Amino acid sequence: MARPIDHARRQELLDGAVDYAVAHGVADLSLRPLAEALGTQAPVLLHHFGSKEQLLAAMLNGVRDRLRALGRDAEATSPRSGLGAVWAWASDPAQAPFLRLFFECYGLALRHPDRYREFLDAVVQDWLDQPMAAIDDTSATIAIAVIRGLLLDLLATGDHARVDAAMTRITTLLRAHADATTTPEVQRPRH
Amino acid sequence: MARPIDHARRQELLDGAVDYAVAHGVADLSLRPLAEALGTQAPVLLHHFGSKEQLLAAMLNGVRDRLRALGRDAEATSPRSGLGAVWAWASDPAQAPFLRLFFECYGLALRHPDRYREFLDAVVQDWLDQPMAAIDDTSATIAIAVIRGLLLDLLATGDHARVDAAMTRITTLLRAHADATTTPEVQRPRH
DNA sequence: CGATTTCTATTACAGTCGTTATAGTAACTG
DNA sequence: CAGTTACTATAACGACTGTAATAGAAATCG
Repeated sequence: MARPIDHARRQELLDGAVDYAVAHGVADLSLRPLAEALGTQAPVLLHHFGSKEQLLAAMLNGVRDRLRALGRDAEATSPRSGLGAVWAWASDPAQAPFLRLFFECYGLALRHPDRYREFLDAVVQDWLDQPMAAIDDTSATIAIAVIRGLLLDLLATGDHARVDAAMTRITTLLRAHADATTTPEVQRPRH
Repeated sequence: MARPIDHARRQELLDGAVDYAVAHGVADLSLRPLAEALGTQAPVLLHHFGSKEQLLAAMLNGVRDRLRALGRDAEATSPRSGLGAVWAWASDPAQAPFLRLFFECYGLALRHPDRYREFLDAVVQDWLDQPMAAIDDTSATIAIAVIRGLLLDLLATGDHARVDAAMTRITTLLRAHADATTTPEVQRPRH
């Protein structure tokens, strides 16, 4: 054995590739412009990732990891709880470029589920595993769907007012339902 | 003037192109394979659509039109009402290939909002215009988001049981809220 | 019919694609 | 220091890309 494999270098390239994808998308990614943006050459990328397809798979996993980390931060730092915390972060215009990339990756993964199975398996499971103020899988499933559905709307229309109003109402409904079911003695208040 | 423009031919090619996209996706679309599948040649497509970009824009609009028409049919034919009707149609595995294409187009349009503005402008507005058993924009926004969010989940995980459970619960919550607000005299039942 | 315009088909072009081969440099082990 | 392996750089290859040029067939008009 000589010269150990430089995992840090690979990670550095991968992070840079994800940054590049945030700006330029992932659908029509090309190795040469990407390599140039990273200050290297296409064969170097192939050396580290094997092929363009494997690089893309790694990038999609990178996007998933970044989203998961951001979601955790949002929950930890926001004064609001659960769904509201995630929404407060996600609906920030500053996150739009990354979220656009996320949905682009989602579509790509749905098209090639064999290539990007890791992404697909984690894209929902990651959030079911997280507590996120949702007790059961049904509540978590609803929360994930609402956030992603409203984000798709917001990214397409930019209509913050309408989408925020929807988020406010659905949050109220879900909270009322949670209060009613988690504390059964007040589910039907006596009168 | 001689030989009038054959709009029917263009539409025929466009429909075929959308069918092709349902099967092969739209991200790495190539003119020659598409033309061959349509029994023609790449220059013919360019003659009718001007460029690949314009063809793609037309295809995205075709996808939007097809989805809108399918949604109307679902509402008209299903015994269930509103949200339930749309979900009953959309969660049918037979629709999965087309819905995958829809989300792929969504991602593409978000990446290039200038090119595909028509698609983006309509992708939400089409459903706000439709009654869909939702009175106000807020309710409609929620309905659209829930369906699309749950569809993303379903397409990625295939977990019908969990997603259907979420749909059932959210439908119940929304119906209860609608009943409470549309008939104010029973919003707080006397006792 | 003759003129005109659209549609179809063939060929070709310049550019870019992912990938490979090759050589050289850097970093570790014994 | 010698040997071995990973990394980087350059050049090149064949395949494929969107598109243009061109010519012929089809269809409608005066």
